[in-house]
Amino acid sequence: MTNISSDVIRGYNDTMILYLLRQGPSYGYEISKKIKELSGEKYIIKETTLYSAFTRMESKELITSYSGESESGKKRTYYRITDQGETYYRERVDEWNLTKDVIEKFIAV
Amino acid sequence: MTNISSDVIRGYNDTMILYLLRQGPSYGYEISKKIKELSGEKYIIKETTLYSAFTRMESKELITSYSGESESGKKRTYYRITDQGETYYRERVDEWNLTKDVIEKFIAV
DNA sequence: TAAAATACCACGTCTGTCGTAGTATGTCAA
DNA sequence: TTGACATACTACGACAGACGTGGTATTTTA
Repeated sequence: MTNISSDVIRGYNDTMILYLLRQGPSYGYEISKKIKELSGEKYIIKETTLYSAFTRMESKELITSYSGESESGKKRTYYRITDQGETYYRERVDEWNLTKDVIEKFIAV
Repeated sequence: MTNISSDVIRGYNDTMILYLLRQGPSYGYEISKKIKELSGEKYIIKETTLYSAFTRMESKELITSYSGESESGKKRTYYRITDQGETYYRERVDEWNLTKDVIEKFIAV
């Protein structure tokens, strides 16, 4: 079976995370499950990739974090998208449409 | 204007080069001009990226090289796709179709 | 009561891309 | 004839994102 390589999805992890955060604040474990689910099990983000994406995006001020708790009292770090993150997301969507068209020129029928 | 970032096209440079080599042997400068042309000037591959892709693909035996000359007598290195390169190309096409579907799930309408 | 799920983090490595810079030849216009 | 521009590469080092490995700690479930 063909798998999605990291070089190919690279540059879209941030976009996927932002897409999910646009629906409301969330945290690592939940995001990772949602990516798996939404992609129809076709893409499973690595934990380290996910958490380093959070760090990177927070330093770029695309997201902010705050501490929360699960129902059972476990600590969690929640992330929320910022206005800059919204803008960034929309730019990535535009870029995706452009990139898609370019790549398809090199995909033989 | 939105531009195509290297993180996004990353992983497709090899595929684009192989697509062009499937049409017959070619060399660096020509490949780079064809990529620019076929992409409608939307993507211009960097010289260093191109030549390092050649080296990488040759070591992976996806392409082979041989020396030739231009009409005016200048030396050129030509590249030809191998059977392994053909197979690799088709795998990347499959992967692209998969990846495209996944990413589009995270692109808001 | 042990395994699995939840929830995260540190550290170091790898790979592809790219910036900078350099070599060398051919062509064409002022 | 000279200088700019196109052609055709190559070397070297830096950088960023992804990921492998391994670790901590709590809760839930079989």
